[in-house]
Amino acid sequence: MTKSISTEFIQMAARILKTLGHPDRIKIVEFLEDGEKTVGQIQREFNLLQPVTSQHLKVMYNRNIVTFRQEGTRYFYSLANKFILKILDCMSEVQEKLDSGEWDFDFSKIENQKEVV
Amino acid sequence: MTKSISTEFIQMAARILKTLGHPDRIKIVEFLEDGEKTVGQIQREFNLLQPVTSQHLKVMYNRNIVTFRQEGTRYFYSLANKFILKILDCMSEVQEKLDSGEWDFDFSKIENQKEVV
DNA sequence: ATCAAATATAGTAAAAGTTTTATATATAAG
DNA sequence: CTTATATATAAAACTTTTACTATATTTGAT
Repeated sequence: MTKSISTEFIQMAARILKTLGHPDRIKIVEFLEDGEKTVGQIQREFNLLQPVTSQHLKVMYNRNIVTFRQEGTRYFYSLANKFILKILDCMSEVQEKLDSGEWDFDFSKIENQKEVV
Repeated sequence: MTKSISTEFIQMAARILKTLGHPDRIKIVEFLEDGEKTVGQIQREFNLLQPVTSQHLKVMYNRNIVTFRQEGTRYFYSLANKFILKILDCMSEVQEKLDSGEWDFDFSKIENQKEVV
C-alpha cells in the first residue's frame, strides 16, 4: 500500500475541495491567481450580486482559501495558501490535456445536474 | 491575463471537486488508486455501512469519477478518469510539503466545521 | 453634518447533500 | 427450490449550501 493520507489532512482536503466545488468560487480563485482584487472587481468581473460575492469570499476566508487586507473602504482579497495554487495548476493541466485531445472526459453525465441519487 | 478556463470545463471541475469534497470519498478514491476494489472491500476497509458505500459509489459513478464492472454478484469499482489521478497526485504533493514543513497550513479554522456562514 | 460608495451581515426560503433504516434484486451454493 | 451473500434502491429525516432581499457599518467626500 502506498503511503496513506492522514485523517487530519483528509478532513482539511475534503473541506477545501468541497468549498472549491462551485463554479463561481473556482472562477474567483482563478482570478485571484492574477493578484489581489477588491470585492467590486470580482463582482463586476463575473457579474455576481454583491452579497453573493461577499459570501463566497467569507466562506473561503473561513476555510483558509483566501485572505484579505483592508484599505479604507476597500477589501483586497488574495489567495491564502499554496494548496490552492496547486489545485489551480492541476486544473489547467487537465484542461490542456482535454483540449489537446490527449485525454478524454465524458461530459454527458455532467449535463443534467439534478436527481443524481 | 493567463489563458482562462472554459465555462464547460469549470462546470465539470466544480462538480468533480465538490463530489470529492467528502472525507469518505477521498479515502475511497485513494483506495481505488491501488486498483479495482469491490464494494465489500471498500466497506470493510473504512468501516462504512453498506448502503453508504453503495451511495458514495453511485454518486461518483454518476459524476464520472469511478466506473465498475460486474462479475457475478460482485461489483468491481475503479477510477474512471485521469483527472482524479491528477487530483490525488496534487493532494499527495501538498501533504508532503506540509509534512516536511516546507509549507504551512492553518488548520485552526478547519476544526469547527459548522456555522461558517 | 450629510451623503454616497464599498462591503459586510442577517434572515430566510429553496435546493442539494447526507445518513439511516428498510427492502429489493440478482447470483451462487447447496 | 431454498438459502445466503453481495449489492442496489427507496424513502424519510436531517443537515448544509445557496441565493436572495434587506439592512447595517465604515470610510471618504462635500
